[in-house]
Amino acid sequence: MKNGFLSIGDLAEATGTKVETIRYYERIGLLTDPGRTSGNFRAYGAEHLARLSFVRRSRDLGFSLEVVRDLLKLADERDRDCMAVDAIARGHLAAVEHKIADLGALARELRDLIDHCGHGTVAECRIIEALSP
Amino acid sequence: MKNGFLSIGDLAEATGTKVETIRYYERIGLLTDPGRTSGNFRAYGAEHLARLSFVRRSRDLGFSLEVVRDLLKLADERDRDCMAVDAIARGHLAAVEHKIADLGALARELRDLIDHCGHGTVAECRIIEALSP
DNA sequence: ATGCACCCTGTAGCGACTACAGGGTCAAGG
DNA sequence: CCTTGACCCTGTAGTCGCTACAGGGTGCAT
Repeated sequence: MKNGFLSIGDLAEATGTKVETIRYYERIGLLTDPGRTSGNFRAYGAEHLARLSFVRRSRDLGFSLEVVRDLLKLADERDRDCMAVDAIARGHLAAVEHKIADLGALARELRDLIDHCGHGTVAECRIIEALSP
Repeated sequence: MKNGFLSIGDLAEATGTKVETIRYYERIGLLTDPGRTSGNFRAYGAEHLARLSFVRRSRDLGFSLEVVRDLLKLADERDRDCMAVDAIARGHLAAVEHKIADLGALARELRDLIDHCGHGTVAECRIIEALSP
């Protein structure tokens, strides 16, 4: 795209996001309306690139879109102290750790099931047995 | 419910499933149609209880409904050998272990972010900084 | 006979996208 | 100048696994 603007495809490539996802983010108000060219194409600037990168990185870290929205707002209030940001990150870390523990218990249970499989018929399969009441 | 049949509410309570979920499972063909009473109420027997318990337990272990469907079919073919069951369980265990590793990496990254937060203003917040490109 | 808890169907909503359908725009090559 | 093909537009519907109504019917106790 000319004049140093990025097309939605350029922005998608630059951030590793799908074009549809960018439009979706705009629709739900996570990204601000970019300007349009005469042909009605979205034209993005550096600030849009920065904002979408922020969103992408937050999403990669597992923050929900709801929380990303909050983080974006906080990031804009440059003079506030960052306790709220810290709290969000800590809360999320706790949730992730909880999930890891849950999945760990699950993995142990699955390993237990698999270890007891005698490779006979389904009728004598311990896995099926363990799933049955 | 009389005659030893269970109402959908009874079945829900017995299995720890919501009534709506049971109807949903029936709609997608995971549970067989139970008979109906004269008043058009679903009437469940022991075999429905067993089947739903199997589904619940499988779901608790993290199998998708798609996979639960396969497991149910396999469980019914009592004379087959249980290699397919074993393979499903092993595949799922691998996926769970992969997810644990991913979440572990995530948790490390989050801890790193949080450790570097100096509790100053947002403008100098390392968390926001780390999220920004 | 009336209240209330339960049941019925059907449909729409969640989160976070993804995948079309059915069109419009634009730059390069012939 | 015209065509081709890659890109863009909007709008809608699908994914998974439920969950939550709305608007009605049934059954049992008081």
